[in-house]
Amino acid sequence: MENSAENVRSQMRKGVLEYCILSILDKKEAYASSILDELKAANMIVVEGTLYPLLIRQKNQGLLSYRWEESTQGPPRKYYCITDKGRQQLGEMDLAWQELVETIKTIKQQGI
Amino acid sequence: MENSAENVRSQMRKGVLEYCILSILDKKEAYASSILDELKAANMIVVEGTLYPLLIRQKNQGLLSYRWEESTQGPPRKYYCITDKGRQQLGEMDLAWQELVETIKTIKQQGI
DNA sequence: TTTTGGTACTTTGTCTTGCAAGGTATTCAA
DNA sequence: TTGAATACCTTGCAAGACAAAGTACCAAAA
Repeated sequence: MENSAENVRSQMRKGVLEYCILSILDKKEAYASSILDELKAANMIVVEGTLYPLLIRQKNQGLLSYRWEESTQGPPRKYYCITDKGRQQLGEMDLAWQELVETIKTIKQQGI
Repeated sequence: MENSAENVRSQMRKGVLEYCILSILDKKEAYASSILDELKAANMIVVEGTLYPLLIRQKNQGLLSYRWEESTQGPPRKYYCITDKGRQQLGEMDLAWQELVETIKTIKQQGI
């Protein structure tokens, strides 16, 4: 089962997924399926079984809240929304991401 | 146990660690402790219990090879060295990393 | 010669998390 | 009332990061 290129990508996605979710919800509230669509549009492939538990975890940590909203197109949707605590966390993640990008640059250059 | 800022960083490190190791060994062979030092210098904190199993995994995948070398300063050192297969994998990781950086940019911008 | 401290490699157990697969529930149209 | 589309949730497994403890080698001090 060697799909090396995809494994490599899947591996790297780990750790930034939470960052992506908070970033998306910082722009506007959204429900799980629409978050999946936006991630897919940005080339970040995630499946339901990953996203739902993640949203629940972030909600339990107080980073997100949600409300139910009826839909004309099917079952009700759970709209998630970032909290103050979530925004604070997002700020830390922005910083951490920038630092990580710098770290990789440094490692790529050291000793040349 | 809330050390939120550190957790965030630790979380993001996952997934790029293998990339960092291959990048470091692509420049010159090295033994575990010296790899730890270089990672630390680049602000990428990793502990022994993480690095050693990772090196062994990459060696078992054929991405690395190693040789023992005596040291005047203590026990012999296991010098790791990247293989052709490792270099190929590193190429894929370079690409995956660039794509991930783009993905984050996209997510940060969508819908503004 | 024994002890101490530094260096280096390894292993064990725990916890988190990504994912495949399967399940539940609602709506609407055929 | 059956099927298709949309949504949400759960279970079980596997990978991997980490803390902590262990093994081993060497040299200098006691």
